[in-house]
Amino acid sequence: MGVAERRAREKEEMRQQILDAAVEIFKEKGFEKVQIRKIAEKIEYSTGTIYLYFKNKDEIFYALHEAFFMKLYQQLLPLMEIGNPLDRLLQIGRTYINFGLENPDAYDLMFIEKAPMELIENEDQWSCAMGTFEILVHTVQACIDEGYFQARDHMDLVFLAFASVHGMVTLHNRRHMKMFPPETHKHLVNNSLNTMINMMRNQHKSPD
Amino acid sequence: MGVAERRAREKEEMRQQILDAAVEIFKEKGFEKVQIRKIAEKIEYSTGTIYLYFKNKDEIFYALHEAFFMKLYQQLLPLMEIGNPLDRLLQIGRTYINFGLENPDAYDLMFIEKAPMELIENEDQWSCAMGTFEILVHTVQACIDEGYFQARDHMDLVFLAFASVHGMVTLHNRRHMKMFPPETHKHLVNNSLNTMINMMRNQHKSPD
DNA sequence: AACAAAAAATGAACAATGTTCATTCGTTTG
DNA sequence: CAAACGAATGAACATTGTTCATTTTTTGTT
Repeated sequence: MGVAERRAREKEEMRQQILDAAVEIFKEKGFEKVQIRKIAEKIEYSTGTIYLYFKNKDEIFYALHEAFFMKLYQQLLPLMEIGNPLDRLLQIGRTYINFGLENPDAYDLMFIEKAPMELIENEDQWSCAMGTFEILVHTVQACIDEGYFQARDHMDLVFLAFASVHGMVTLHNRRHMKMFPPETHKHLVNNSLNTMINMMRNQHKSPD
Repeated sequence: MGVAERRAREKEEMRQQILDAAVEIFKEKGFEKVQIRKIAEKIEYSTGTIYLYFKNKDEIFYALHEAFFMKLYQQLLPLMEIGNPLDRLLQIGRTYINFGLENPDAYDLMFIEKAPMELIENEDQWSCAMGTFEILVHTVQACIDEGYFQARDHMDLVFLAFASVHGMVTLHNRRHMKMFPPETHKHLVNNSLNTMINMMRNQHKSPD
């Protein structure tokens, strides 16, 4: 009685088709152009059909959210090979910032929009983003363990590092850097990571 | 021939009335409840009338944007009395973060939404936000001048400081701190400012 | 193969909301 | 007072997420 199984498979395929269409629109036209009608049109189904596979638009966005985190995760994972934790942290920061600047809409969905986060109840659903986060946590911890940073609670440093790069990317992508001369924007975003990590490194040198 | 003048005055009063209504709705119900129809209802005019005073909704938001910057500016200005620039920077940071956490919708409009920024062409319009920004610039500059920080370009530090607190507030308000244990959120947001400023201060001590 | 039950798909319709515009109303001016 | 002008109106339009009664397709049974 493989009917139920096939049905389940087809359902899954359809969900995937919907998500693929959504991603495509997302990449071509950006966030707000991801409309139920457009998705339906793209996969050649009627509007209402989408709702047989997703409860609402937010659920679709949540799925995209996960896919994008997977992409970031795969960019960051190879960096774990870098032996020196301070170098590693720098590269993680660079990669993160590049990802944010090159995929502004994806970044929005991952780190700015509230909608996808409100669907997250337990940590299982949150696993992929969590993996990404753990890369950062481990690296900061390694920096502390190897004496590069000093910290009472390593989470303080993790949060500070995360908030800083997040702030940089967000200010840039959301066009809130008008107070800085336009020709310096790229430089600022690219170099303040160095500035911060240097600050951390110097902090380490002094107490000994 | 005072008719034209009276007309102009009435027009300005009406604009203000619309903005007041918008602010009121904004504070009571938040960002997305600021709807043209609601504003019209509140001031007891018809929907279309709003468009005789503002080109579109974004123009209203831009005006709110300015008003909120004024509010922040007025909270920050008295801090310029603080003599020690490092203390001053700390207090500015605290005040900024409090403002962001206590007025999340206003903060959104000021620092996250793109719409208001796209109306800004020249620096005159941008003056109030600019004043707020200059408080930060002067303070960081004073920290450098008095030897607390070292920096090739003070704008690097300004940007880093700004991006960091902005990142903290944004992560918090937008509920993107699920990777940190919930009971630590407040602590993280409140204490990483200290962490950062300590990092900066330590950086100063070491080279001498 | 025929037909009933179940599942899937449809698309019209609804609600919300920004925006426009032909029309109405009131004020000003000659 | 009447013409002209500006202000106000609110119906109507466009867009978009969502729902639901109806239709079409698939499945299970005889």
